[in-house]
Amino acid sequence: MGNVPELRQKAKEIGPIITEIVSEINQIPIEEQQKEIQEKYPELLEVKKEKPEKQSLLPPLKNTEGKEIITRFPPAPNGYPHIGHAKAAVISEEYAKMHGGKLILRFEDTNPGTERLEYYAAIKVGMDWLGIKYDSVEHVSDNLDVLYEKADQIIKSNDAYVCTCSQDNISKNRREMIECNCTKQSVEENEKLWHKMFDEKGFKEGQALLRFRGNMQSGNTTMRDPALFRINTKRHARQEQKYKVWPTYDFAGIIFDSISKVSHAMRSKEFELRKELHHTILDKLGMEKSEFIFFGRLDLEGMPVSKSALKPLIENGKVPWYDDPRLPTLEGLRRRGIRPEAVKKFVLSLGLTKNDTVSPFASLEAFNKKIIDSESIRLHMVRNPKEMKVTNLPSNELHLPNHPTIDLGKRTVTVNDSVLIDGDDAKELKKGESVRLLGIGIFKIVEDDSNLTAEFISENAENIEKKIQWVAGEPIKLKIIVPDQLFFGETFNEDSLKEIEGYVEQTYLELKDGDEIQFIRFGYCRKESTHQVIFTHK
RNA sequence: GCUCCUGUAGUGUAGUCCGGUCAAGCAUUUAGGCCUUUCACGCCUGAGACUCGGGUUCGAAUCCCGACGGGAGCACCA
Repeated sequence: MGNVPELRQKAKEIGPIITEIVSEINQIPIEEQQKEIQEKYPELLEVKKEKPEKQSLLPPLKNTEGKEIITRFPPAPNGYPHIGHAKAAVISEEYAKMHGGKLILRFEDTNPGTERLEYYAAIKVGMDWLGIKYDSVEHVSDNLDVLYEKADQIIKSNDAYVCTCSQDNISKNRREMIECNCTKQSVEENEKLWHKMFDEKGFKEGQALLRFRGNMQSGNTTMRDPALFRINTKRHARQEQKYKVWPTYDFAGIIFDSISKVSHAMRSKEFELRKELHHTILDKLGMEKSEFIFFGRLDLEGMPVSKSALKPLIENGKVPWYDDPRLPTLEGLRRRGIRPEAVKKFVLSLGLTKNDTVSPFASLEAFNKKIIDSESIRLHMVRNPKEMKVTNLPSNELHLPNHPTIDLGKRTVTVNDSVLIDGDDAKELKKGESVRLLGIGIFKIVEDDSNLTAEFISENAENIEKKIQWVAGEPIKLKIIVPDQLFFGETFNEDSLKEIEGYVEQTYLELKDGDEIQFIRFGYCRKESTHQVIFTHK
């Protein structure tokens, strides 16, 4: 009916007929059905060629005709980058790449006192780690003069005015949709007051504000004459005391988008209400508007992402620093052993939705596991080591593969009269039963408990259920840091960072710091130092 | 409170604009099996969803209305 619209008129009559025919056909055995189709309508059986693999997980961009696609990632350098930043950056980069366009890294650093040089640096480090290549870097604070010019323009056209009301008053008026007397000033008066904002001896911080003439009666609260510039005399991380009057996000962001010819601007959903405002301002200035695309917040279950959630944890000493492996900061993820490619795939798998997503860490883990599995050397590690004597060994020198299916080389291990096995495994071993010591062969337990002894039986055997790892020689004592969820619901998990003691074979020393390892039957870990690893995930 | 956004399996999404091929796809999770010198990876099979109530229509996940749930904004932060 989709194909033959005329039939829709008669849908009521056709319905029963179809039902009847279908049930008739279903009476016929499937083999005969196939045969008949084969004879009469062979084209139906042709397997349709798979559609070409989707280029990207992201929906196609709108309004791309005749434009160079330019996107931008605009962080405020007031904190360490986290997975939420990664989402914005990855999406912006992906769209630029899809269209052979450009990506701009723009620091929105217009709030002196909150920016710090280390944050600028950390954001760049984060981008590099993620492998996100930007074509240019902008600092809003380098270009305030352009914004001042635009301000002059908008004052001249009487679309902005200087307001000298108190903050409380402004806020109250906004709620009550009342205009203050400042709106009645003439353009000349506004210009004079505007200059007074810049004057050393003029207005002080908090005394005056350039406001956009929006609409105090608007249902959209962002339209109620928002601040465009304010005075901030705090020292700026890059500009120091050079400027006194600073633009707000509502002014700086969109003007930069416009000047830099950003074609598509992706921002998180909380800015959606400001679209009307931003379009109105650009219209008043006669400037080009970019396409806005909004997406929902990304949170990881039990891992605080927002600055306001993160900061108290650090300040109260609940978490030592921003690179803690329990945190969803890029540095935390890196230390934990999460790969940047996994972060990218994960972020793209979430799609461009306006839903707020709270993803379990396991989703990220799944992407990561697939990446690290083929690169991770397998090593034996035991906890609560228990000595087990081994007798009748065919050889004292063993060559163990570093990976079960991929050639990552072999390592040589020397075993003499005994090995160390995991304490938990030792408890399970009873006299008379067989066990496989991974990499050696099948052993029979001839003595259990305190005098645990195993005798080599054969290289191989069927149906040996127990397979255990072991360590020989002088193992390396290791501190294994195991991160867990920081919060369960609202409750801080006091036990979120456990430390386990483990003993690992000597080969560990040959690995580089940062290498990913899989301790057989334990999980993936990232080497931090000679005596410390961080548990990545199972 | 007002305004806006949003609601598909346990979780995350595709599909919604342009109603029929969606008895709903994918991934993760989970159950079972296979593979295996790991409880890894890989492979196979299964389980599991359109928030609710009305309406329009021959036909609604899709359109309309209402309810309910979640989020955001109401900053001289971004």
